[in-house]
Amino acid sequence: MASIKEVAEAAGVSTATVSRVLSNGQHVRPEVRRRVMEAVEKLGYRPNLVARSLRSQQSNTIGLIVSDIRNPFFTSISRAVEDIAYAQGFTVLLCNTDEDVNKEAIYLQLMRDTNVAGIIFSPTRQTAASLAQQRFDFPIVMVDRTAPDFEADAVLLDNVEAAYRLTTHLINNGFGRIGAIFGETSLTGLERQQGYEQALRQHNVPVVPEYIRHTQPRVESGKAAASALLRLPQQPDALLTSNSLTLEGALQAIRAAHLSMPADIALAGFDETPWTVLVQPAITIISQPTYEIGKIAAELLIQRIAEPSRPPRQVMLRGQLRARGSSTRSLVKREIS
Amino acid sequence: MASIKEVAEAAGVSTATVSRVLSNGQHVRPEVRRRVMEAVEKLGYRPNLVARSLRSQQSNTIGLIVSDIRNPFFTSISRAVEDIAYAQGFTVLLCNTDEDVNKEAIYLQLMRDTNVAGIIFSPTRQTAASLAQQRFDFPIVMVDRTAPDFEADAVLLDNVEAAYRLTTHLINNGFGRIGAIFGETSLTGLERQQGYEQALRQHNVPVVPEYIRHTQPRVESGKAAASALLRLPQQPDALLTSNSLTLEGALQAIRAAHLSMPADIALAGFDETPWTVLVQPAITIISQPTYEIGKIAAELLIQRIAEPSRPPRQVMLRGQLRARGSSTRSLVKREIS
DNA sequence: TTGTAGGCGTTATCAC
DNA sequence: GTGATAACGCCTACAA
Repeated sequence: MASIKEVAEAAGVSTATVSRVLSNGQHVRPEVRRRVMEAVEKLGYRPNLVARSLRSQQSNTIGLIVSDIRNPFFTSISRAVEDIAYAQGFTVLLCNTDEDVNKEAIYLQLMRDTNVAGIIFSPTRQTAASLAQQRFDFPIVMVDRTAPDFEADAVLLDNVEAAYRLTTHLINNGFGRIGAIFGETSLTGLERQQGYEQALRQHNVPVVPEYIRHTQPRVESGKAAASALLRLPQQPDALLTSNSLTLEGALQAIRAAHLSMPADIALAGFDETPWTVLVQPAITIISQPTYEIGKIAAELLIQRIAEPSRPPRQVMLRGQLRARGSSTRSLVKREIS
Repeated sequence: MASIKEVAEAAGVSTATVSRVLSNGQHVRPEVRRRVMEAVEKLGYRPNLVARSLRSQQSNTIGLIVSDIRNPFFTSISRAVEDIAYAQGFTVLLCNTDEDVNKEAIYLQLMRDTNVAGIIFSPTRQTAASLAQQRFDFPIVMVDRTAPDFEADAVLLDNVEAAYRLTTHLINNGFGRIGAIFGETSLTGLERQQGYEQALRQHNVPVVPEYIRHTQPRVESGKAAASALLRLPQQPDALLTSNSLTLEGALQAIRAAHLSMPADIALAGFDETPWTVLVQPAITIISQPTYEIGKIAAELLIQRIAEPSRPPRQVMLRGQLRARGSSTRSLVKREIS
């Protein structure tokens, strides 16, 4: 790889002039500029971004720290972040934490060690709690989850409202014993539990602690939790889960128990995935604008990089209730008749 | 962020000594080592990786260039790559190309500009064809797709064999008019088409050009292609697709046409996804060990980084046929009776 | 308008 | 065993 020095020699100028031609382009004689450009062309010169980063103390790399890229919610966000990053000349460092506090810490350190321009982060509750005490020399945009006392840009869903709406939908469709599975490590899970409980109270449906489970956001965990709920002496007549992975597990559990939806058991959850409308009956969910969330997060971050002192913005989005056969008795009747 | 210089001052030694303590650890008096470590601790010193990379002309970053992280095949590979990378102290740069030759070129340039340790790449046929002419100062591991005349490590599926087996399975189940949808930009699609045609010929089933479609690996493209096939005067009695995105689109098209599987039309494709076993009937597929593919690719790359001159290895894996209700008439009969 | 020179933070070579 | 010092490639005051 040719360096700026070699270009300078080839063009018979100093490295400063080459640099000027390539950056500002100001204050250079056309003739000299031409010579430089020719040399650049001939040598196939490209500025070394590592050297540039060392010199400028910044970079065009965005860190994206999520719990698991295989969670469709984060898959979609990642794609959006990468799209925006690419369009703006940034690059994306992908980090999976598995909801593991230790990995989160290691990756945050890595970000410090590499001059990242900023990060997009979806932390566990535990790490979120300590964020306010830490110092960062780069901006952080929170996605999906906030951190207490930590002033930062954020893109969030109104989780309490969404879960309230989803639960109310189940109640309105005649379901009263609603088993629920929430993520145990994220604030999101907690907020959705709040919305769930609010809805129950509001409609005078008893809150049964046994019906509430907390798990990792994984298919097997969801299946295990759902199976346990289905084995309860007083079996729930509906299942609600707080993400698409546990929803998938819950559906597997329902199938394994040979129960029919929604006659034996209703099912509802969060996040649109390919299969929610391909299975029969289709599954009721709260859909989140995942691509939009990632897009906004990346835009907020890039704006903040450009203008570090602007006031933090929190973008709060609403989920869309997609009522479908898995939880709507009337629809099923219609299908049968 | 404290620099090595500040640590040196605090410990009353030179930067060279600090560097020695932190890297080799050789040839340093215990007493001095202790002082240095104390200073490191006290100042919270962490080596700046950008400076290190500039100096050493290498880095711990692996580039991962795929067409779309949302394709479950690549999602899983990405996760595996990141896992291995993390375990070995590497970091992953995520790049989506959308099968766009231009984006591929830009990302390859970026890799050159940033001292990456190596890349894992799944190129379009067009870019693959030009790979042999290019010079790279970092190793490349190919996943899913090879490049002609380009000697490199690779992790591949025996696509011809897999498609042959899948097609034969359809033929053996009594399907003779098999519409097929292949990826148009990848070698993979081409190879699977070969296997498909071989199977037809072998079993004296006519190869009907109209039944063969080429599309982008996207849901909508798959749906459109499948819809077109279903509108043919001589409607196919089976649909075969070459990836999970087009498979999803094909299923949508079948549903939209109110056809029943497999009575009206059979369906089969590639890649295990959550929904293939959740829909009814379950979908017949060739399953690829996606996580394994990513894992092996990352391992090959890291080994090559450590030993640049080792002979290239090509790992060829076989797909597993998962025969299910969408293509097996006997199974369906059993279900009905 | 152009060149010189210093420094970003490391590591490695060479003296001592 | 330890310390100067010189790069790695780039950018940017400052001088000319």
